[in-house]
Amino acid sequence: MVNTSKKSERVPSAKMNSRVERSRHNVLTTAFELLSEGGVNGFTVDEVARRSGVAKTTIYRHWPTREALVIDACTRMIAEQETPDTGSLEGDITAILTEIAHLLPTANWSFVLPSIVDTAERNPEFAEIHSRIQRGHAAPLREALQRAIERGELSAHTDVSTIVAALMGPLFYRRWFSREPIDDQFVKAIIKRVLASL
Amino acid sequence: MVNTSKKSERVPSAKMNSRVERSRHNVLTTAFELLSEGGVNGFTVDEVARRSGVAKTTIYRHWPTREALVIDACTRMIAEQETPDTGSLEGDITAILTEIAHLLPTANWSFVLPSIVDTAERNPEFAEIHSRIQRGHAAPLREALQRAIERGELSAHTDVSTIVAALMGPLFYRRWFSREPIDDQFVKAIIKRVLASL
DNA sequence: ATGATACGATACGGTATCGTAGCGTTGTAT
DNA sequence: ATACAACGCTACGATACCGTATCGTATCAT
Repeated sequence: MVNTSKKSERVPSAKMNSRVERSRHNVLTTAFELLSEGGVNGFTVDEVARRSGVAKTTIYRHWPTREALVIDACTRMIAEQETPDTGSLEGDITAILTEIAHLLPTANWSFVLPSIVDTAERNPEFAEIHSRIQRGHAAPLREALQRAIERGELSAHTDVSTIVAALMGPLFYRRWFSREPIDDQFVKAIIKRVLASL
Repeated sequence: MVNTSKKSERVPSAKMNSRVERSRHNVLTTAFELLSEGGVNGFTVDEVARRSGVAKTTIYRHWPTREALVIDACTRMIAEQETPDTGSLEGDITAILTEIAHLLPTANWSFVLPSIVDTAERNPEFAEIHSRIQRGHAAPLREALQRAIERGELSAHTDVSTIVAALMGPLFYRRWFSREPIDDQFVKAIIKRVLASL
């Protein structure tokens, strides 16, 4: 399936691709970095060219427009989080939220997300990306809750969306609105509250 | 105290101020509008001048720089919310959150806030404004909780900050992250959960 | 070797925006 | 009436950015 040029196919070929891929990779890496520092609005193609060493011309040979590059970089920022399986709902939730709590102050995406949220407020393309990122973050929780329902640990009528909001909301709130620290004690307090009410 | 020019004081005077104030008011009104539409980044002095009818020159006679104007506009956006006093904690919380739930999808500040959050991530001046807005939003809740503690309805050791996050977080989460509707049923479910765990 | 493909460097046109200068006009005070 | 303060208009200079054009160079396939 890799089409290793048998006839006179003067096309892709592994080595050619590797050259292309190196450029794309360098550009995207720098794009990440720049996004983390300045958000969507602080992102300029010229700066990416300067930092990455890849000529602006080359960048425009791979991405038709600035926005396409930004979107590409944002898309690849979506963290695919693992869903743990500890056997109990409380165990799963604790593992998931603790992980997120540790990522919130450090992960690159946490610096870019406000920018995406802001842009998404008025730009459908970014609204779509934001939606995907969002689903990615909520997926492990939803899965854990779904499993708990299947195990009979939760009622089949449980409103999963509400619980997700009740669990994720407080963490996000602290990261971007109240800007208070998110320690394990806080995470436990939130989990305890939500579980107690099920 | 109003200095109505008695001698040869060719200065302030009421009418002069009214002319100045009219300009300032027109500019700020337009600035609000523009902020709501395009966020901090979509905000340009030229556009304010165009829409408000106030010459750009005049704008710069009142605000030294674009940023000063944006900050001024943001500052005045801080909604001073009333703290209801229904007598019971549940009543107060319900009133407060219901109000916020109704404002979140409609109020001007809800369209600008992501932009401020984003800017605040890298700009100390906006971090300060964001902090003030934040405190303003949380104040009624904190007050209601404080009163409940004084009434003995809550333990004196109650962690108010955690409860605020548990209540506000889910609402904010739905507005800017999951983008799900925030109906009264949802608000009640959140309140019920939190109150049940006190 | 030779042609094709990707890349780099430079320059450019076009646009948007900030902030200022010059100068005439309108409103206000005495 | 006259002086003064605030305003409006137009035009700038300066800068930053987008996206393209041009041309020469390096890498790869055959």
